[in-house]
Amino acid sequence: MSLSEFPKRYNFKEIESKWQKTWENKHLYYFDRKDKQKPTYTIDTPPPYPSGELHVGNALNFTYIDFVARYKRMRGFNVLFPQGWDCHGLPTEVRVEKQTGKKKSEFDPEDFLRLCREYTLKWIEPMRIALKALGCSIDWSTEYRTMDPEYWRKTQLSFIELYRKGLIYRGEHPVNWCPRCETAIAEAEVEYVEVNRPLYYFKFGVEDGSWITIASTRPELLAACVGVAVNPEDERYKNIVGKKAIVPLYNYKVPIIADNDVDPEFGTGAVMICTFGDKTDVKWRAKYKLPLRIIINEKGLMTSKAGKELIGLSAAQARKKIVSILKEKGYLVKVESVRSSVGTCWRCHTPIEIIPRKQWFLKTIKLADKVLEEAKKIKWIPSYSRKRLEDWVNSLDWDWVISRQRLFATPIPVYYCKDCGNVIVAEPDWLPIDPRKDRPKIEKCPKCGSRNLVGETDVLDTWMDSSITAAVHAGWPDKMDERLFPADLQPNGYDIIRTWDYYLIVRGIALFGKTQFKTALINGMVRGTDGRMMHKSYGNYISLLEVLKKYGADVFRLWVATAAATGSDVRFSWEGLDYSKRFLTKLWNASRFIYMVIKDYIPREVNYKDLKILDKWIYSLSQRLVDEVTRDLENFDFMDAANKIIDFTWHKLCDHYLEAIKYRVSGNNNAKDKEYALYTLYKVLLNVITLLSVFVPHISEEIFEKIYKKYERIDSITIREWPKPESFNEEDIERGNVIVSVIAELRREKHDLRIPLNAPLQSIIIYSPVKYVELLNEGKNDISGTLRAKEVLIMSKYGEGRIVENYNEIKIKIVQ
RNA sequence: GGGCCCGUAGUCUAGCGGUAUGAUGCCCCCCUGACGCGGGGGUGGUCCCGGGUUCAAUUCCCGGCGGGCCCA
Repeated sequence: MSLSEFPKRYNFKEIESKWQKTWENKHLYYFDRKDKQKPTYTIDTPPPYPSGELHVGNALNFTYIDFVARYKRMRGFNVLFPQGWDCHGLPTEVRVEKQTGKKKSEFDPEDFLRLCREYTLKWIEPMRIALKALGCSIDWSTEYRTMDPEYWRKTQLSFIELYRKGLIYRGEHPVNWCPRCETAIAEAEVEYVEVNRPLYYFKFGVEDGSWITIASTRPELLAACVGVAVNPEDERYKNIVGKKAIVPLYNYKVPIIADNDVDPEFGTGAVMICTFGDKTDVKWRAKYKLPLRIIINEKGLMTSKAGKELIGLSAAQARKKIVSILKEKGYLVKVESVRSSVGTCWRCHTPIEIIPRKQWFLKTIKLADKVLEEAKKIKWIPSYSRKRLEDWVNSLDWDWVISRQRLFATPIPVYYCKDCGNVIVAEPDWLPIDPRKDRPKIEKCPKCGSRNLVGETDVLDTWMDSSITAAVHAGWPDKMDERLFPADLQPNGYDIIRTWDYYLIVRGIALFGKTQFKTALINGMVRGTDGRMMHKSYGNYISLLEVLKKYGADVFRLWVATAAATGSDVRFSWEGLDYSKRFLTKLWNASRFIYMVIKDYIPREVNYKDLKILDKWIYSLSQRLVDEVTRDLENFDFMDAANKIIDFTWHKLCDHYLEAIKYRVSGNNNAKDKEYALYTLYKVLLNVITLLSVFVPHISEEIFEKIYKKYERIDSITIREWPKPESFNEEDIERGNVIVSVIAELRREKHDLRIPLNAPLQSIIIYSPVKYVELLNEGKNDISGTLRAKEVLIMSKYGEGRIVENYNEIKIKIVQ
């Protein structure tokens, strides 16, 4: 028998790329737009940001998506698994600046944008290759980039529609501002870091001649002070509430107000209200109708309003300076160290300022209740993920700033009349449009007739692009396919629930009156082998390409499935990968063995009831497996599903069944016995690789090709119909368990007697209660065949012997 | 400061109202008809601590402690 057709070693490098190419060339995973029969299943694939490298975290996300896509496809769904790239954003601008060594402001904007696009294309390429190498069953005909004008058009159209619905407005409101990037940023982009910093105590005079000491970490904002706040319950200050305090150095009067938000335990229990030191200041300023005193400009430098000593200084420099002046003039009381958190820009880590500026906003605050309502209709996996979204929504107190003062982004489709100030929002048929360089499609201001029109230079927040993906995938706005919307699945990590999930829901409500997805599948984070988050700076970073090179996609995918429960963090483990690899080797070798014995077998239907006792056992177990794995996958429980398949294959099929039928399939044995064994092998292995193809499609396909292709009329095992969870026969499983247990005990006994397992035995004696005798007789040949015993004596009486595990009443004995 | 998650053999991981799953590690044995990337056996746990509910808690409740994440 030649084995050349089934090599001893499984060469994943050749085989995986071979199948990846085949699947792609056959368009095997393309969504069938013409099919109106099959139910659809849509995945709102989160388009990755083109960083140049697909990291293990992306891979985890995509692997989960692919499990679902493959499973649903086999369950008969017409699956849409699209792929896009979320291109815009500050990180690219920063990287282009780094690569060229020039600041954005030194470029002609057109040149700078061209470079951003070029680099983005360059960075997409390796990520696309990595996704393909992972074996993701993506429909590559859908690929899109948010930086393409065609996508701009959609983002801009959504802007216009929302504006027309009255959900977008332009207004002056304090926003989080990064002085380094010189742009507004959303609350979601502010990263708070805990630091120790000095807390300065200094005196304010009170108009009644007394003094009040306040504590502040930001004395440089003294000139922005518009009030002093104390807690209304605070006895120390009861008599001065309502009076005026005098701002030191600047000598103007501000009211002393009482507010419950003041923590009497902090500092002296008296704080200054500045416009603006933090978000509480914004709240108080509105609540008490305090004036505005802006002393920091857009570059983060002190303006003339801060006084001539401070003008032009950075906040940090100004702080030093003013502290020395306060000290000199005797206002400074003391300095303490305090642990507090500072808001920083999530990209460049510069401390943010809060400054008011004309910006565009989406009215998210008034949509909050609707968001909470829609979130309840979504199925969250794991269920507690919804809580994270709810907490986030409840914590928001400002509308979403959607304008940015950046370059590489979708332009805001708006013009202004310089003469009358009229705001001219583009018409849908003007799109895509870049008001930074394109002339408006009208000559004159419709309001005053002036020709003096200028384009908006601000651009849109990147989340404005990426929070309409589900609608875009469904064909919005031109070819909207209602079957695809809302998307069935929204998969992402728990770190971006507050951004991706939240923005998708809010945009869905604003634009379409409903959420954009039905199920949120939340994955955990990938940690390094040391248990910490995987970061290049921690030195625990592992490159996906290295993993794929060493182990291949199937090993990685199976490890992902078994590494942790869905939603939990995954700790990277080379041992875990080794375990997956060992299983696949086992599967390959078992298949090779089956191939050898099955090679010349032509499958023919056999009636289940004719099968031998162990055939029925493994067959029924495999049906039970289908039933369990199906249930697990319906619940997105990948770990349980994969572990059950592994356990069945390794420890039921290989350890017990294959060993017990070797005597039947080799040599000159009873032809029927052999045929039933071959039939069972054929069916059971086919079942196993069908289920496994969700997790390890490449090796499953290769085994299918070698053993089944000529008989099963399908292109690929990965699109084979999912086995129907048949009812399985519990009684046959139980009967088989008795024989398997007896064989296993006898093998242990043989081993303990130091008899090689392939050595012949004279005789085996089994003492058993009457209730098992008939059954044992049915399995007698399996026992003798597997143990190589000349005779097996089954005695329905008491005798001394080794107790069979799980069947204490049965005893066995080997006689040499 | 708030919310959420987690705390199970040396390590990692399931599970669960009746003292526990699997992997890995370690020790011993076997070389058998696909597989030594194999097979068999063993070692190893007060299931973080303290209360409560219960006939019974590792599992449910409360309070600590420790870790993580998100947020203020």
